[in-house]
Amino acid sequence: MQQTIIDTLKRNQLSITDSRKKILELFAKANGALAHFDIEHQSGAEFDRVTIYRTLQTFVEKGIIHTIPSADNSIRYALCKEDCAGGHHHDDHVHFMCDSCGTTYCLDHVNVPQLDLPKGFRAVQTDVVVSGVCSKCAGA
Amino acid sequence: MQQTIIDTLKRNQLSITDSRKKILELFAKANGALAHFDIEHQSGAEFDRVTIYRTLQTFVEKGIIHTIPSADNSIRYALCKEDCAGGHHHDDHVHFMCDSCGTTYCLDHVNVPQLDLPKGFRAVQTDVVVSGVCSKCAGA
DNA sequence: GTAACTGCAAAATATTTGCATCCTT
DNA sequence: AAGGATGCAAATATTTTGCAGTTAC
Repeated sequence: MQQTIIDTLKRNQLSITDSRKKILELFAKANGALAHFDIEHQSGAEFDRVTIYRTLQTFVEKGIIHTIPSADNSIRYALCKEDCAGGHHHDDHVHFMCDSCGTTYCLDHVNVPQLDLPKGFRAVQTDVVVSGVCSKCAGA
Repeated sequence: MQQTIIDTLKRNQLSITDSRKKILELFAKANGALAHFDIEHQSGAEFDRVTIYRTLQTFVEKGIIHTIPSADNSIRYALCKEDCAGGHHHDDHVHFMCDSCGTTYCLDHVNVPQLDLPKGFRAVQTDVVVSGVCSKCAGA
């Protein structure tokens, strides 16, 4: 896994630093999306808040992670699939936030359907965020 | 319009105050959604920031307005249709944010399609936020 | 008159910026 | 060695809370 992480950084012309490796690793291990808050607290708080802000911003710009909109003032981030490198995101998948356990999933296999927008509206990006109960919580 | 606004407040057992009337009026006049920031600045800043926070929260709880998730850490609010009173929202419509003029639209006539979620996932609410160029900006 | 609402002050939290130092290449 | 990345300090901005005074009913 270390190798994959280093590859990802290299591929995006980013220097290999401890904080970047560590944050990428957190995403790789996470079974869902992470908010700034999660990274700051789950990581054992090994680095500065500011470094987290800057690292997340860099990763978004490079297309390594993408943002997931939310209605609670806490943006979540998740790893992008290969095809959205270079900042050109094509995250045409659905996101799911579990109301019970709080996990945010990327449902990669649920495609965003084509929408019939009113005349004159041109869609560039479509975000779908579903909230409800995930399979883990429903099963329990 | 004043009457409609007062009716709405009464229907939700809220006392009729200047700030509530004014904020509701702003929503009625807006051709889209408003963020806290917009209300504070577009209104001529007639009332306290805190009052705006509390008023918006009250309106959301009563189901007068609903939140629109976004990826830029600034929640937007829009008037609910009649059927989501009492906090039980059924905002099964699509939201559109124009990258050019920044306006957020509620596309009431574009329905959110039914999604095929993985086994075990139960959807309670679905938010669709499309970004791109609106008809006004495309026409210009 | 009473309960609810507002405004002010202040605390708590979150985000951004500048700069000196350290690390990667 | 040079450029970029980090950490610290501090400036900003945002959100929450407590309380006293005011307003709606």
